[in-house]
Amino acid sequence: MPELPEVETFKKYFDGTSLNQKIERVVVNDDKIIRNLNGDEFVNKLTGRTFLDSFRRGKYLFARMDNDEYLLLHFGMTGDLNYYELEEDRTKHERFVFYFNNHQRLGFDCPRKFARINYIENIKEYIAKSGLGKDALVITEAEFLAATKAKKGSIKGFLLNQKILAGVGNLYADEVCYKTRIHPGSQTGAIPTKKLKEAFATMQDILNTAIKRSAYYKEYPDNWFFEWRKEGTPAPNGKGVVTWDKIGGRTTYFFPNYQRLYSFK
DNA sequence: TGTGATGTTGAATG
DNA sequence: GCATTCAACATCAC
Repeated sequence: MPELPEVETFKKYFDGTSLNQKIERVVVNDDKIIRNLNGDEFVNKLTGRTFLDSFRRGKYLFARMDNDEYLLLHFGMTGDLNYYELEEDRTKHERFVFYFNNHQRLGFDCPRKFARINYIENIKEYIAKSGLGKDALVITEAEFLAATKAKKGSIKGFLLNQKILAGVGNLYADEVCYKTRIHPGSQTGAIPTKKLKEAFATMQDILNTAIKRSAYYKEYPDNWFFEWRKEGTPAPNGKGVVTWDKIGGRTTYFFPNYQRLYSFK
């Protein structure tokens, strides 16, 4: 379930459980999600290592090891971490697992295998090469506004583009558009600066609020997407109901008579 | 049973 | 070349 707030929550979980313990053994059940090494190489590289700390950028979690190299965890749609001791607590789709020297294990679970794991020797080079944008909570208003300039694509696609700003996913992008009353299909560069500033502030506010609640949807404010992002919800202004369309390549929910469509021309 | 899902990417298109 | 769109990836749940 990982967009930025979810990954931040994974980071806290990882930091709180898996640092400063030597990895004694690594078992790979399915190396499909390990992108730049095969299973045996992964085992060889990780065995004997210790995680020292981690940092997050967008939806990417980089875990630093005692050799100053990094393990990149990207959770895809269904990635999850599971720190446990007993075999009975092993999850069903555990793709690989680290056995620490304190008899605890860290398993990486991922049913759909969309997760991406990379072993990184040179972190700076990797990030530069990947083109990963600034974190959505780190990027400044000025940088955000500059990036929107003359963009003809949809605001939804803009918010989802990890090379422009990293961390916003499908749900939170819809929430930003909803709260600011911007039609998600609006051409980004055609939206007035004042409105874009509002979108920027709203985006960071939404992400921070979600992080405070540990990305636990049940504790989100009542009027957030889980309430309105479903068939038949009436618009806040009473004009029509929620509808959906494919925008920016993803299923997008919005209120056509509530969220304004901005476009060039 | 068929369909779509909180993500990314490389190929195709304009 | 650039910006944007789309199918593909694999499994589960409704």
